[in-house]
Amino acid sequence: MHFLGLLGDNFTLPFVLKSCADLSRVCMGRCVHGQGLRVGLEGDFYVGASLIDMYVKCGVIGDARKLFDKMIVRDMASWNALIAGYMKEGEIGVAEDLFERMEHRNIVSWTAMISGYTQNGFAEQALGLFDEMLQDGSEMKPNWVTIVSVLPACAQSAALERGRRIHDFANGIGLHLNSSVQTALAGMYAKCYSLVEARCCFDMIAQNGKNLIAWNTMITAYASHGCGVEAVSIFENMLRAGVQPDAVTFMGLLSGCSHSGLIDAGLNHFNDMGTIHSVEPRVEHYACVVDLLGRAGRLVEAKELISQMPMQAGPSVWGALLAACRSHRNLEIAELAARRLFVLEPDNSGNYVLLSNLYAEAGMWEEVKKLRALLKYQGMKKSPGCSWIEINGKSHLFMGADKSHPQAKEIYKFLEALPEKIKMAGYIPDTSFVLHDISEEEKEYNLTTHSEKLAIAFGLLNTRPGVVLRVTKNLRICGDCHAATKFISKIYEREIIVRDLNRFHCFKDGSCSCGDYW
DNA sequence: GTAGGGTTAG
Repeated sequence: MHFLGLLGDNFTLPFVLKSCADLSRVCMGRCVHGQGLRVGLEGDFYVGASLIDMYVKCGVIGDARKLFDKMIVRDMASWNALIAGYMKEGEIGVAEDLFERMEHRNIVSWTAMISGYTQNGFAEQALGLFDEMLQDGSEMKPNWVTIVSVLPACAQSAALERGRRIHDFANGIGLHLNSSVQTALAGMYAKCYSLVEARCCFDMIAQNGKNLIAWNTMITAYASHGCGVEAVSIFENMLRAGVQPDAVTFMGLLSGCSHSGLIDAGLNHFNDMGTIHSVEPRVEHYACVVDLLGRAGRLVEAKELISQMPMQAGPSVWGALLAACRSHRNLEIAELAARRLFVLEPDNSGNYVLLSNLYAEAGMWEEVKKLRALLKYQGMKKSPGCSWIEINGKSHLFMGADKSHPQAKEIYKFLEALPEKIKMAGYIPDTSFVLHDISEEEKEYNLTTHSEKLAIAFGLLNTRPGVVLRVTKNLRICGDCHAATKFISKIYEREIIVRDLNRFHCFKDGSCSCGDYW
């Protein structure tokens, strides 16, 4: 068009800029910017907002801001684009400031703030703003994008009741046939423990309306709940429906196979990725397969796979190998993996702890001492563990050794009596998870104060018999807590579901859905 | 015609 001497007008430029934004072609974007100035379009609202959006999506927020500050008249789209840009960069404060300063806000402004909060992990703020938006007298009308933006906040904080209310609300505004909303709902229910409700939402989507993201959501949902067979089967449905899988699909599929011990199926799908489906395996896929082999105890094969990787093995790959060495007590390969990890991620204390645990089990106290000294010297701390539980729609949070809860006294009394009770059923405290130079008794006491135990105790004390407990932890569940919870589920006849950083553990009648295979 | 969106391991 340019070649033919046609300049383009205020209608042409926004489309070109949108393409620049989608392709991150900032040089081309700047060209179009210059072109706009030459033909006197700098005052056009659409061109202005599109330029800001282009700079934001190309990752040069500074340029977006410069332009914004230079503009004499700005419409809401420019403000909204800039707010979204700052949220994308994690500059929450700046985004909040802009939002406050806006004279008029529309639903896009509110939605940009809400999604910005959820994408930065500020679930409380997202839910708070959603409520504020709906306060009496407000004329804001949430639409499907708003709903899709707020649901991940429920998922993050495992707020099932809250999610159900938003589900009702979405139905109330006629969104029950919106496939993006149903996909977001499925993801929310899956992360809030309710696989059945997740499946219901997925099934609400018409067969020909199920896109890649919908399928990925359901595959990942099954995988995280340890339902590998279902994950594989839904993957096959996806292929039958003619939807091309992508890298995310295989992350779900491979981790599902891994968590369920479907070794051969996992390896076959991994081999088919590039050849049949044209999805080239990435580092994270290799990490999944290392995990898959590692869990099965095939550590040598896992090591060999790493050496054959077509790209550099990252921390995730060596981390999976080290974790597998911990469960299968292979010191030799563990040392190899740990050496690489100490270089690749020197600040990750978890790696030092894992190796130290292995040394401790092997009785190699000199090595344990050296590692602990190193940890101390580098001033590293384990990131603080916390767990929370939702009861009657209210969330209760516990840090490790937390005594701040109003019912703390009762909870600690319960937990102090607990070991004797479950020891009779066969529980043996595993103090290798305690990383302090203290006596065995102190270590055992230390175990009883883990945040997940506090949350479970609180749940048992505050719900009627038979009620399912749902506990969420910000880290991986501790091995001793895992063992203890199995006994608790039997003795107190309770189903207890723990969502940790990696997956769901459903404790029932003395065993866990992960089959101790985590 | 512009701005806000759901899926990703250990």
